[in-house]
Amino acid sequence: MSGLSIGQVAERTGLSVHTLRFYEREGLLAQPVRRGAAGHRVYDEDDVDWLGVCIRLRASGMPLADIRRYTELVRAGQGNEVERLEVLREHRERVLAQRHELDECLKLITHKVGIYESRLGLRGHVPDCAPLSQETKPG
Amino acid sequence: MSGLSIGQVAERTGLSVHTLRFYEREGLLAQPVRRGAAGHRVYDEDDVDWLGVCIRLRASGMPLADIRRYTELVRAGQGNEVERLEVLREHRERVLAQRHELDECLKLITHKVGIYESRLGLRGHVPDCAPLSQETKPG
DNA sequence: GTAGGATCTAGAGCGCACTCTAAGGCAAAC
DNA sequence: GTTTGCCTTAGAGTGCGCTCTAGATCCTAC
Repeated sequence: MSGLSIGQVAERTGLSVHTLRFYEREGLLAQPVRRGAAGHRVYDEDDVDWLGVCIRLRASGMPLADIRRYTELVRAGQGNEVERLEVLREHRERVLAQRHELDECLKLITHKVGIYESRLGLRGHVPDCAPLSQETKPG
Repeated sequence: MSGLSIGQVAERTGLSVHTLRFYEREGLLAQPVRRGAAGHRVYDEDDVDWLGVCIRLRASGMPLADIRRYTELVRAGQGNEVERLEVLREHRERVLAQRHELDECLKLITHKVGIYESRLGLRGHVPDCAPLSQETKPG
């Protein structure tokens, strides 16, 4: 038996107790949380694992509504694997697109960092061919 | 001369005219926008370029407040390259962390997609060693 | 017995980034 | 001359994801 209080789950997951209750209200838990004496929530390891998945999906930009939808499919049991796949694949596409965006941004930043480092003499030389950027013009 | 109306800039950047005015109010423009007849905004290519930078920074999760700060440094002219570098490097760290998160999420999704494809017989075989995931348990 | 600390519920509040509304100005087309 | 369409302003509204408050209950320690 591994009954965890909401406080313990908060500590383990990094979510606040407020957020844990909020996620539950929002239907993000795969199973209804057990209740112990005095009506206190009692979580088990499966709950923590599932929350870990939710956290990862959130961190990658999946809206709560989509996580809820996925959770509902899981809760409904076998027979809807096609829909689950659809949700996952859609999200994967979005994550890949997001990653591409980040890479483009990294290129831009690296370019600008290079310009400033050159200007500050932090690098060996100031390349004559450095493209003229917005920042080179006084405001 | 290349005077662009707010509508044209909206079309080019993909931002709405509302958002363009909003960004201006928020101090995200490197130069004050010129005004033409009847007080209409007149943008030039530099403005569009700068907006492109802002869009990229936003897309990678930089808050408007940070973009404003960076814009203010640029607007102030030469002499604050160190601060600009600091802003950029800080953001780069955040982008890298974000990319790492996305990669972790991709791992998770790929793993789950594999499980479902196997279950659906979309792949050659169902591996016996497939880890038991939350979803394998009925709700 | 009482103080402290964790928990409970229902519901209000907040921060961010837009997004839209209302009321009006100007200019070209019909 | 009036309709159409793009522009202006100030300010209100929206959606999301939390985050917090109030007031109550319960358990443990002193």
